[in-house]
Amino acid sequence: MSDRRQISMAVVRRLPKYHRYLLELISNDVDRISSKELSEKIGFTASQIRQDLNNFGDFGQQGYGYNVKELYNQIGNILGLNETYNTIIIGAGNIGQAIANYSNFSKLGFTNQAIFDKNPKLIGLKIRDIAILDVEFLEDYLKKNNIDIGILCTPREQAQEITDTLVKNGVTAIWNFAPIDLQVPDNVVIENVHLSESLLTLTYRLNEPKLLHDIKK
Amino acid sequence: MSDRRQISMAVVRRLPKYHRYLLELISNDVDRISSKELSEKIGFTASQIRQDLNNFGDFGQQGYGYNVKELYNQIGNILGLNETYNTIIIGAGNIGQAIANYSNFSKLGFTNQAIFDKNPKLIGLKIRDIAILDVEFLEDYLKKNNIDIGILCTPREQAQEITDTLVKNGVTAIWNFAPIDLQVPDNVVIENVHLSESLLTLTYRLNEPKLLHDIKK
DNA sequence: AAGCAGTTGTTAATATATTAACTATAATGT
DNA sequence: ACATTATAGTTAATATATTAACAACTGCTT
Repeated sequence: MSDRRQISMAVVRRLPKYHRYLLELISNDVDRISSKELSEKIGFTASQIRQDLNNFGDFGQQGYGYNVKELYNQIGNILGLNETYNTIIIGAGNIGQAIANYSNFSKLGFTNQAIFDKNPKLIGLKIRDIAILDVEFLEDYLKKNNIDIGILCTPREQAQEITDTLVKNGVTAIWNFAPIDLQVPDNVVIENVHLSESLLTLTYRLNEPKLLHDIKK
Repeated sequence: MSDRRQISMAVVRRLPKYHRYLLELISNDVDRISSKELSEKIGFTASQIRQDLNNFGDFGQQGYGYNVKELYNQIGNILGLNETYNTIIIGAGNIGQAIANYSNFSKLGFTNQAIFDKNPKLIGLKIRDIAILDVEFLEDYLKKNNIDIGILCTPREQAQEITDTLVKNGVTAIWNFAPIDLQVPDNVVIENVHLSESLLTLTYRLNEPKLLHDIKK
């Protein structure tokens, strides 16, 4: 019996971290681990770890703990890493190029198939053997190729329009680096990487001690 | 009287978004806005907006709403944008270069003062007039220059060691792009940008409908 | 000038997330 | 084989975060 309760984002955001720590354990030849031991490494409570994992299945065994390799694979599957993903990058500026060059994603099963830009100076250049194409051809390209994830690295001004094109042509996942909140239908998932916002939370915390001393009440 | 209650990260992470939307309102010549109107734009509830802002002061006026420019400035101050920040980038790979090239941060008051790497092929090259220095000289540099934020873009293997050097020499804020959880003393603040983790939450959600259908119970 | 509509700041209620406690079970040692 | 220890899964308690309700106040209209 399935019960289909939606898993909270708080839980989902911890899953990749479990995945990462388990891989580290594997490379250290650790075969089994208890929620308590893992909690000491990863910094969540043992209780939280058991709660999190239990959302998806009974992966452990009482009196024993979790088999590291098995748990790693299970979490990989939960994260969808049993499949591979075709991506395209739109926007070959700083971030777009950095993502295109970054090789670690291919290890996880992501293959970048194309890069688009509107700058004539960039069109035709190659990044890791992938030519930068004219964004004019984006819609055409999407009709002919099966793309799972659009990686949006354009300036803010173009982001919504490109998004509309992606969505219209069947892309249902967008990794968004543009500093804007995109409007999409319910079936499309978006993950934002808002670098400026991230940086500003850092300056907030850098100044917080002073600040809390000053404010009202 | 101050009461110094620590503001929750949930609130802090919304502040930059208020800041961004308020700037947009300013550029659209909007003078005043109510929590209700803002809630429709930004997608938080009006109640949450009032609660969030009220952590820091009484910025609004009953029957009127909030003065956009004033609120923008207040939130800027809360985020520490009344000050400027000297940054250095450690690691001149894809991400390091992208951040170095990205000009938007300087508008917010961040000045990147130096870039470090250990690759002899990169040392000496310039990015936006800033030469890439040998990471051997990092400690020396930190002793002579006042750096507020270290932007860590090295591979995982070097990240903790560099962090230790930064911390030892007085850097109390680290913006970390390396896929690792850094160990630092309590007075040092860290903001992680874990791109792989971000991407994996996207694939999770892309596959969630299937997944929730299958799992136990 | 009075009353109405709008809106905040704040308190109360609800919902969500985290942590702790407990129960059942498996592994281990003697 | 039995007793002991370890540990997961699960339920209960607590803490946190979000949303709703409301009283106090402001600005606007007539």
